[in-house]
Amino acid sequence: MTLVPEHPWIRVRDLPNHVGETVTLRGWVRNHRSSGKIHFIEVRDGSGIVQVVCGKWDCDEETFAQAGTLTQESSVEIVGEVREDKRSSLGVEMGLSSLKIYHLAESYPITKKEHGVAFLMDHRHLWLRSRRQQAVMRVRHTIVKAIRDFFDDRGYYLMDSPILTPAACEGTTTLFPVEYFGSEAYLSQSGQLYQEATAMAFSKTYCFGPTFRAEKSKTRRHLTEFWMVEPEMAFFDIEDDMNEAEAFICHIVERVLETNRSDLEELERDLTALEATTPPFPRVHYDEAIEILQKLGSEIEWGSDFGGNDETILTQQYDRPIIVHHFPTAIKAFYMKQQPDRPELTCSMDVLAPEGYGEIIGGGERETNLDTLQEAIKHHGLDMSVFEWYLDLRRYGSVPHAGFGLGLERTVSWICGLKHVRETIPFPRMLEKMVP
RNA sequence: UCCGGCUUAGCUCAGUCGGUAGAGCGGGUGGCUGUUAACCACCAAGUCGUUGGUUCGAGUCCAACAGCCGGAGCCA
Repeated sequence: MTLVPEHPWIRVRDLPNHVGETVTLRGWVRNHRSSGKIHFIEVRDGSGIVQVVCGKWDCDEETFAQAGTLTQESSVEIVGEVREDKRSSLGVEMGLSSLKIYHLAESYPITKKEHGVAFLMDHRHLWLRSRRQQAVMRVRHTIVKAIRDFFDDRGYYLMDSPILTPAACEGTTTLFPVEYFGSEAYLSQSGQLYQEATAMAFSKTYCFGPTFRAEKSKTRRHLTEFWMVEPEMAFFDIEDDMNEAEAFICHIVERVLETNRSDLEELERDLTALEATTPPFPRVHYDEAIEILQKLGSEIEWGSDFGGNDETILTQQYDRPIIVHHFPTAIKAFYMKQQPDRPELTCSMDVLAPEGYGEIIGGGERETNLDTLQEAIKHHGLDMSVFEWYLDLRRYGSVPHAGFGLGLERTVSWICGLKHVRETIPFPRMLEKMVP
């Protein structure tokens, strides 16, 4: 048995390279129009959409009649000739000489008119077939590949961090508890501590996987399960870290711009905003950021973290991502390196995306001094015993090192110009949202 | 957890001053030789979120609850 067709099976995206040839098209009927003696069938296969035109004179009577019965989302195999057509955005359309209907779809819930978000989220498994969602998913795909390529090409090794962990990495956010052979484990909220270990073994490593936060956040930038890539570099200080993050973001945006033009057009993304993503990103010291925000009317005081609105008004001052650095020690995780001459500050940094998108990267240089680190763990009220292995990294060949974490969904959201991160992952997990 | 909003046909919504329910899309039937969310005609489709209250009478006014949406806090 085989499903290899007689005529070559061509994906929609590649049809313009086969003008004049008879090919096999496989996919789902996005829409069907008819004027009695001529059918227009829009077929989608995930790579694009093509219009199949079937006149009564083009095929036998039975085939023509069958084409007339096609409903939205019916699955089909069509053999026909690829023809150049300037009216099509793809540049080509297809004729129809034979038609195989795999399945005649029932009345499809997602119609051609508008739908509410709640309804669409409940039908996420079907919503993924729509044009806009496919554009977003293809951009996500490109970004994931660009992320891997960036690190792989720079001598990083992929070192997956565990997802089941014994305790909070940072002790800040709420974790999902898991029953683990009679004791309690948690779903990982960050792979970072493990990357510090692997970086001491391989110099430069990264992990890229799902991350879990049990925070009851109901905003456009939160998911309970999201993907994060976390590189960690030995012999890097905070300056090196910022430079790497900057090159990384530029690489991702550049790759999307060269790979996903038509998807960005579908999403009506303003390209000039993305094209501005070139080095150098403005570096804004925390002290300076507070001054700017206060001048702009924010109530923020030195020592606080930015509110959502602060991030928005600050980033609106710039045309590209900015890097805010040296946040106060009090609002950062225990492993952040304290600035030697100003211990109230850490060698930390956040990359904030423009256009109000805000934080997409958080990172910094790590504390290398054993005593300082032990104090910080105590100060944060964390259980020292589960960090013994981590402290070993400062006992055996401790070196300056730094890293960062990039939130994939927030990055996709920014690059696609979306209003909410829930559309950037195939099946979002949110407060009150587990199905589908 | 707190604040605000919404809930009427499968979907998106309208429903005036409180007087027993409407449109478009989708579905069905028929028509149409180039359509682009095609178009035209006809047909079917409703426990107005739930419970209680006010009233001769509630989709409409009041209360509670539920679900969803948005924002805050927290973070990527």
